[in-house]
Amino acid sequence: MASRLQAELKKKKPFDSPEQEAALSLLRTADLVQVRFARLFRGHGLTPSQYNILRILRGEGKPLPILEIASRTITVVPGITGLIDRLEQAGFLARKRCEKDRRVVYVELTTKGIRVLGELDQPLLELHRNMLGHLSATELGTLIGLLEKARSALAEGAGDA
Amino acid sequence: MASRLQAELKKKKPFDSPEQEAALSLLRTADLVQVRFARLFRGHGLTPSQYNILRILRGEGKPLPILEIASRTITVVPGITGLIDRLEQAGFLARKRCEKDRRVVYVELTTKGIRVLGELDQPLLELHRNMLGHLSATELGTLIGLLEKARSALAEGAGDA
DNA sequence: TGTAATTAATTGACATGTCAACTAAATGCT
DNA sequence: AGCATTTAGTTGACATGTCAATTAATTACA
Repeated sequence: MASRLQAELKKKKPFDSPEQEAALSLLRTADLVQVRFARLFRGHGLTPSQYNILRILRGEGKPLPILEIASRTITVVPGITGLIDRLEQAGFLARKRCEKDRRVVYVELTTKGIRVLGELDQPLLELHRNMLGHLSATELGTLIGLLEKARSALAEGAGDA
Repeated sequence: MASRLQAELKKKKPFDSPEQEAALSLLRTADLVQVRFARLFRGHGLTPSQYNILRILRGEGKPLPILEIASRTITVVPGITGLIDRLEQAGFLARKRCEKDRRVVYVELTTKGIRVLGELDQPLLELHRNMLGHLSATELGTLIGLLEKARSALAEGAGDA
């Protein structure tokens, strides 16, 4: 039997290799997960990237420089500027220039930002259960382990031939 | 010991649940894979989405209507138009309006499109090996199976409470 | 036949990601 | 002091993804 992913993608030919099937399966699954997150966040006026920034700030518990935030996200530095712009515009956070080093811009959650994060905590827990709750604890552990092993060859620059 | 992903993300608190760790791990890994693909394609003047469209056309072996292409990609319908625009502009494919039903636009690979696909076949095989070749056949099979199981709860509309 | 509903595709508006180039402030070094 | 380098962040250009709305052609059916 041809693989299910092959059918999902209406792909005519089978996969060239198990590696290819795994990579495409990974991208496809991640996209479906991403769509679910986006749907939830949109209901609260946020995009996934925006939520991620607010979550990082809450996790830290204090204002962070813009580049420090960038280093903890996938987003590349120039993308952060517009992201922060829109979050500030919407009142979820505020910029504060550092007095000691006037190149640095700190970003701080507002009350509104803290509130929207709180509103999302419970729905997010439920969404996670909803998406992956049908996998057993063992399966989740195996999946996490395999993904970690996959990433070990994907780290920045690894294997750049 | 805290999880490695937690360290990778400089995350202060542990994950709320195994489901959360698995979901974030999935997104992170997929992003790294995507970046590698993008790097390869860029060297040939293509983006991942553009390559994907060319690949679909080659797999089919004949011209396809635009909406048929859209249905085989993640890309939402309106996004396809611009994508096809740029591919046509670059000479990789051509539009042909259907004579029977003048609403339909067929898209067909050009010689140049076929050539660039050919140039990428070998490097892609190598990239796949490079990215996931350190996983055993058993591990790849397990990963593919778990991702498939994950997708079963993520299918369009599934679990929309 | 003629009008409503459907279908294929495009357009426009906006968020994001990515690159290259830039500004401004701080540091290093002579 | 004075000039080169580095660092923090922004800007501009372009590709993509997403939504809502639109155009154009076809189909359904009263």
